[in-house]
Amino acid sequence: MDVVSPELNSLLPDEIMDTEAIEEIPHSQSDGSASQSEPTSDLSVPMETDAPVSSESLSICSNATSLEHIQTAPSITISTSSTLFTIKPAMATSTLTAPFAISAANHQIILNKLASSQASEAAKAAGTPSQVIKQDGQKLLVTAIGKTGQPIVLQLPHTGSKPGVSQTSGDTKSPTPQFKVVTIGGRELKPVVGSTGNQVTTLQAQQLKTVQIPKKTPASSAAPIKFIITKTVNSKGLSPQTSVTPVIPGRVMTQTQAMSPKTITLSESHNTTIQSFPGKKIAISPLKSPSKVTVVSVASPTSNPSQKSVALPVNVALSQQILAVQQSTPASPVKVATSQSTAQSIKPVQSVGVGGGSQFKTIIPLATQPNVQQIQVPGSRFHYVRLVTATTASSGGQPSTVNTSKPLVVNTGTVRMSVPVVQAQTMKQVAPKPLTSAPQVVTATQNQQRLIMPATPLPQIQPNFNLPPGTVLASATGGSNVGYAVVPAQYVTQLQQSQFVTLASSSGFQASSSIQTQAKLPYNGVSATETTSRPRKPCNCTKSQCLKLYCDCFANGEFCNNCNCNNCFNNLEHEMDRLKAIKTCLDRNPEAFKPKIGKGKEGESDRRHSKGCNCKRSGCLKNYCECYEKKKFAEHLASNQGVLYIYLIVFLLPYTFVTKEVLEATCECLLEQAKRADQTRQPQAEAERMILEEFGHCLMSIIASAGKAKADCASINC
DNA sequence: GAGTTTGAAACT
DNA sequence: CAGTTTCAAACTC
Repeated sequence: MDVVSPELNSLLPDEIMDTEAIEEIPHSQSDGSASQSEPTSDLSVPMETDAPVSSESLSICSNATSLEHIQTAPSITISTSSTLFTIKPAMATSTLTAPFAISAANHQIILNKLASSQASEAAKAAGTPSQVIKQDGQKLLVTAIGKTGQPIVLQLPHTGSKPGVSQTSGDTKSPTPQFKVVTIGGRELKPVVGSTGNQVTTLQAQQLKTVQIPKKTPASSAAPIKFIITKTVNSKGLSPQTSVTPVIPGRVMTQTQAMSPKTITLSESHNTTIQSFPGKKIAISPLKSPSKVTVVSVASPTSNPSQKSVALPVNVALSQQILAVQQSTPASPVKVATSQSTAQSIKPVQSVGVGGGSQFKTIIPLATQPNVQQIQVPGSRFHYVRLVTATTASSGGQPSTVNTSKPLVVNTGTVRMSVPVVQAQTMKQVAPKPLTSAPQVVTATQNQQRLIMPATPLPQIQPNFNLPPGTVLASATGGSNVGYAVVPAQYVTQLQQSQFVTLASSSGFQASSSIQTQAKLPYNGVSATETTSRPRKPCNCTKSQCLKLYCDCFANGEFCNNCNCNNCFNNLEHEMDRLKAIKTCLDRNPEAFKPKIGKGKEGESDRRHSKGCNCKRSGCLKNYCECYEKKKFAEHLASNQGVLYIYLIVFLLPYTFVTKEVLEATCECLLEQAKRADQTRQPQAEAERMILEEFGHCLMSIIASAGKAKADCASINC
């Protein structure tokens, strides 16, 4: 199994696994203990897709629809071209909150926002509160999504059989293909699916949650909480092969099945044995990740060529379960989803962004590098990944078994993948980025699947505003095929360097100008315009192996990338050593990896510690001094006045009663508030909250003044 | 670019 | 905990 070995996991200290988000936003299942198999019926348990909206939250969202779903509790949101669908969390009786249908065409699974009545009836007939996914004669019934430690079952009942009824499993000859996804909430993964010969991968408990798609056994289907997708056999008479495929520990579940063009391919395979996929790992840096997630295997490079599989990566992290479905229009040549038969077969985009903890995480299978272009935006904690066009993708990574392999593609027409998950903290940070895009998801008519990345530089001012994790930005031009999605994966940096993908969620606050070339940028660089924090430069470590805090990369919990270091161990190739070093550092100082003053990235200011400097000779006037950096940060606030003013103009100008003086006054108020926050050394999040609060006050004042002026005007008949 | 300075990290 | 050493970044020439 390619999951992080117990040994490796054991190296992970609790400190780095416990996230502050979890600490601050306690979740009933947020910790490893909670992930035990004992199910709970607590709906309040947030999922990745949760976007808790507290009374304190201030979000400027132009997309009411997305926001609405965001505010929904644990849920899975599937976005289509214009609508988001939320799948609510899973209780034993939980059901999908919004009906949707999945239609398959051209070997693709398409998620449609409409739920056909037929499907609904089928669901009723099944006696389950299931969601019906229609697929050209096949139906998928999604009954529930298992909570942590509870199985998620994808069931594919035969047409003749009652939906939702357990089918005989383990038999590849079984006419009723069933997909059962079992999430591993606890330390042990129970082979709920009783297919013979299937091996269940046991994941390291505290962090990984495994989704398996083993063959379904009737007994397993009886599990209290299940996510069941029932598919009726293709009317065309293709006997569905129920071969179970590999359990991809951690997040990816795949099944391969020979299928007709109109057959749903939620993983089908000729191979009846569960396979592990060694060699493919997705590493999630424990340092930056708020969640306890580490490494998962992705795909097997050595899969049986006969396998016709479609990878549907599903990440169930921690106590939370998120199913992000990447979608593309059927017409789109790009088929993100790919066969898992080979490592290359898995398209990056196909991966399901899954999150654990309260933050968004994205898994991006690296197998086919050509399909993914990583873009590092200096100063941004988000990693932007560009998905190549369908044509490019298909040509590059598609397995030659196109004839038989039917990649599973979930389509939306526009925004391919979006997990509108925003941690509570992030929501509070939602700032006026809003000018054109909804905080979470903005859809646009697009024909090609793209995952984030501004093709053109973003406005200079953008750095000052948050892009909530999972945010999908609509292209500026409505007719453009380009869509952008913020991939809050901080450690996706080694996409082209290794087969590993490091993932980490973060609440980035600054996003500097986009850069189309990912390459030579500092791994975590800061834009030239960004002066609030020391620019992330490639380290030059020579003796520390980049495993000491001397190394900025390491100190920031990041991998070295494009650095000038020698004998670098700060990479996934030396993950073991790296983890040991991390543990050592944390043993020495539990706060070792918390950003220092001035070094912390925006959005994680709450993690900053206020350790002062010990300057002796520099007089705190050199960059050696952390305080000096802090001072620069304060100066930066003032320097942003122009930017702020622009935003205010855009935001308030439509209102005729907002005069230039009003704008200036508002701007000044906000800046003063920012300065106050800085002077009082408020954490970034708090500072943002204060500023937003001040903005609210300003707006209230403006509105009141406008109302009064109107009244006065009316009184004098003007 | 080489050498120096500096302060944090690591070590004793 | 204090002193020393190591280290890499910042700085100077």
